[in-house]
Amino acid sequence: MPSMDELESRAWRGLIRVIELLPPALDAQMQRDSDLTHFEFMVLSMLRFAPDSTLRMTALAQGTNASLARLSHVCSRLEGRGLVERFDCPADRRATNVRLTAAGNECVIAAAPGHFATARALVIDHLTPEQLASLAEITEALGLRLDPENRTLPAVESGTPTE
Amino acid sequence: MPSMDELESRAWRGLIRVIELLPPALDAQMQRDSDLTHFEFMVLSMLRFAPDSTLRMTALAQGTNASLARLSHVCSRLEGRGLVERFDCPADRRATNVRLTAAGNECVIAAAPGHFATARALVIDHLTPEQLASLAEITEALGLRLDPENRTLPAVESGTPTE
DNA sequence: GAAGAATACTTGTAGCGTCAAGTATAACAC
DNA sequence: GTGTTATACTTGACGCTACAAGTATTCTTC
Repeated sequence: MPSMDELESRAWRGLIRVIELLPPALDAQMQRDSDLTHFEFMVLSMLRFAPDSTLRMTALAQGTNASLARLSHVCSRLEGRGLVERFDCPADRRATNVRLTAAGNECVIAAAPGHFATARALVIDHLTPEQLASLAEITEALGLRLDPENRTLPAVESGTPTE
Repeated sequence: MPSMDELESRAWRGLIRVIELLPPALDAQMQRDSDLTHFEFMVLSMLRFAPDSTLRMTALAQGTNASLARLSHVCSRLEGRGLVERFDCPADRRATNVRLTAAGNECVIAAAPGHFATARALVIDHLTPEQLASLAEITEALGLRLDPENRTLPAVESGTPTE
């Protein structure tokens, strides 16, 4: 009989509420201040810290918790705006590499401070260090379960060559 | 200088990860098993427990953490499928009431067990009681901040008449 | 070394959410 | 009681995501 007790119900409703409210809030700030989606910002950020500002599509998808299809569409748009460029991966001709352009680099650097400020204002500043530790622990556990193959974790790993 | 220390960064990345992965997972189960969106399910559930299975659009929007525009579109679709009906509110002729139909009631009752099972499988069963308590506390604090006017909390309150 | 399977994408379509604008009613000011 | 403002939606257009299907490699197995 799958129902919930009071504590479970509170936790669940709270989580759903955050899930419904936080993404629009993040997108709104990004859109307003930098003409980017929060997801686009994550893509650019990921590239920014990758060696040679380059990552394979698969690695980028893992690092941003996204499907390849979604990432592909987003990269097409970013490429159209000149923030990113794609080229075939010499090491594996099925794969394609994505590289941050100079314009993309400027863009993400300009967007970062506002993003961190928002992350603080909406989330971090309202939690005690103990709560932050709990949140980290809890979300890491859930992340593991939501993505059992761990498709998403490694991101900038030593494994997949980009050239 | 808005950067993050290690703990903040872990908590933030974990939260983002959950936010990106959980909604698709919930939608996928609902879609597969009951031909509903997770959001549609929330709408129907809210109505199910309301007096006379009826709620004003505004109250329903608050209870589901959604904008009125979003809710309006969703109700149009649900109405088209015969799961819900809309009628003018006699008490305030600007307002419109939404009522669950018999078909809608059957639909949500059929969908509920699968939903609770999924909530357990993806989230609740992986957390200790202490973690559940933390999660409730944390998400409630964040919810307050994400919706400062508290637009969203009361839901089925004594205030707004539906007839 | 050839067939079959798996990987790494890309693309098209359809559906959902957001934003901006519009309409209708109510509440308030004076 | 009239004009202004606020509330409660609805609608249309546009952008983004998911899903399904398709293509091009690479790997595996015999």
